[in-house]
Amino acid sequence: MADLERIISRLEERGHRLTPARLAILATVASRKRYFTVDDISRMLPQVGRATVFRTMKLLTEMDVVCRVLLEDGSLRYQMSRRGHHHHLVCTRCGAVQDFTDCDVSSLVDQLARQTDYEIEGHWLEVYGRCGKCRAGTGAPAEAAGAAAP
Amino acid sequence: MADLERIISRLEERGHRLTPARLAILATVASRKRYFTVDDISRMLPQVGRATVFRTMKLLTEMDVVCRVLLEDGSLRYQMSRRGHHHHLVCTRCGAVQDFTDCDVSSLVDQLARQTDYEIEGHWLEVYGRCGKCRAGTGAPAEAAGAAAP
DNA sequence: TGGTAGGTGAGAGCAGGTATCAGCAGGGCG
DNA sequence: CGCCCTGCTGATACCTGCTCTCACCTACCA
Repeated sequence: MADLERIISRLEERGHRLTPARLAILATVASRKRYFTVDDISRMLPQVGRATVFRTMKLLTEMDVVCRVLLEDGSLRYQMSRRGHHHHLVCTRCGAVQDFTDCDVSSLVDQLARQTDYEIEGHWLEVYGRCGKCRAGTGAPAEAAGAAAP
Repeated sequence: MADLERIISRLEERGHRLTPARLAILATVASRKRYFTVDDISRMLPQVGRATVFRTMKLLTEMDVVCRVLLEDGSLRYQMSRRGHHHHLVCTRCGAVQDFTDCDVSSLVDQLARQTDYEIEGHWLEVYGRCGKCRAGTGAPAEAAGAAAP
């Protein structure tokens, strides 16, 4: 995957070392189709310490390589990220996540700023629903994808 | 506070008992001006068990008496709730929370539904910024309010 | 090739939350 | 009045997600 190479060179640019643990975590993360927990990765890589997975996920989150997905119950998951600010549309049945950026949040934020005299610095928006496949009954349940909600 | 009495009668209507522990938790929660953790309440009521505070907070959350506030780092806090669906505008400096309902999220959601063939079921929106007082330098820091972020 | 800063795994520890369990209390019933 | 049933309680163990510490290792550069 060319994406992987791009990420690796960004790691190098930032002065991070390319260790076997990091490469294994990167490859595993990149292979996941849906959101996942640190524990999912850790279980798939028993030779890598749990702390290392957490450290690497933190690093990748800072680099915008992965992003955090907030589920409806308030728990957090991870998934490969498109770069830059975006939001998630999460299927509550199969766990598929669709990113979106072209949204009206900024106009909403402007409106809020005018109404409240807050200086808006950021926001968090996640949208939940059922994807087309799941509505048609052909979507894989979250369990089968290994990305189950708790 | 008349609010407290209304909540108490709603508890009774639902067949819940009015125990000293519940009344103490309710009074403490109602007295908080900003968001708080379960631990804050637990420390203010050492005579009430931690598990009881968690149980009562869960009950109050289900009853829409309190709601959960998502902080920028993904951690959850609680605060007294206005009833019904609403969002939070959180001051990142002093922890003040302003509710808002009159937002354009529904039009955004409609737009998303059209674009993606998801059937939208819900969403989570939190907005972060600095309130007027904090920008003017007169806002109380979160610490002083006993509602500090970690 | 060797030195070293950065990375590692193991394991302890912490925060937030749930499960379990024996005991208490208050309301209904005989 | 006394009994029982049910809901509630505090204590405590446990769980999950995550961070910290520490001694050891190693990728990378001179």
